[in-house]
Amino acid sequence: MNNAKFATAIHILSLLEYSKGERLSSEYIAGSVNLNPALIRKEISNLKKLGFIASKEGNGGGFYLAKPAEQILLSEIYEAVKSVQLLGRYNKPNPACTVGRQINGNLDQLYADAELSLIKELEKHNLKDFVSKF
Amino acid sequence: MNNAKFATAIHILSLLEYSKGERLSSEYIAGSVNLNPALIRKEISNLKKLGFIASKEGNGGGFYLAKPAEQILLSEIYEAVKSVQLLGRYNKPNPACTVGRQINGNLDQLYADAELSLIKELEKHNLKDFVSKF
DNA sequence: TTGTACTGTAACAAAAACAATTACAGATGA
DNA sequence: TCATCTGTAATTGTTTTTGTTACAGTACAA
Repeated sequence: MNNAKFATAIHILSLLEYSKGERLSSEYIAGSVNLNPALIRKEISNLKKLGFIASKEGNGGGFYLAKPAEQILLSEIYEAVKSVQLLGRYNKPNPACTVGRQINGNLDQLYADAELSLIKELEKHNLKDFVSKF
Repeated sequence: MNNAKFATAIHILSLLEYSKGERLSSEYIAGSVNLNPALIRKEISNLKKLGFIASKEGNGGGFYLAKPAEQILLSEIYEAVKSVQLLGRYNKPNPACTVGRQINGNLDQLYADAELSLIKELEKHNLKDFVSKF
């Protein structure tokens, strides 16, 4: 995960919670995150599919939280944006070698354990708590 | 972390433990990992600095573990190869916005907690245990 | 003392991932 | 019917990551 999607998603969701009740435009959000409005809309498109954000099109439209911030766990945000494995890619090792043949399977198990512990930690936090620190 | 360094490092170290006593050449290791020998030497150069691997130059030379596999924790390997933040980059948000001004600080705290939980999990495993599965 | 087989490193090239930009169709309210 | 907004695709630019080549230096062995 060497991109800024997790930070961007939390930023967007935090803004929406922080300005609760208001509809925020992609341009306004982009101004705070310091990214292009189209990128913000793209990222939000994903967060909409997952039920975190709703929107209204047209004049006066914009984005708002689709559910209470207490019900949005940071672990869910992590899962929403993750595109690659936490600990990185595998190689394509040589199957003629005992180690090469089995290592990816062994890594699978390890990565699963590691990610689970991370998720367990993120589950302890919800968006409301996170935003309360601002 | 969208690279294969962790997988590569574990693979190399596993091979060295698995062939305990033998010196392995970068070419042999490269054949198992399926990477270029120069890449293997580059990665090993890092693992040498950290005291996991030792080497002998010249004819008949090669690489071997510099300490017992029980004493190499997977958390240490993770720390050896990590180059970017576990949960990804930050943005450069707008300091004129309350949320923008503080979010990276808040994320710092969160990322630290999350990474700690991952490290705690990886600490439970050492190289010997990992290799015993092959 | 010379040939061979290695490591160690740097420099460069190629490929993949990521971010940024532009454009425009469609929705909506004034 | 105009202005303002979302939704999305297409394109380009930038950075990160990987791969390759080359060669100096070390060490053993004949």
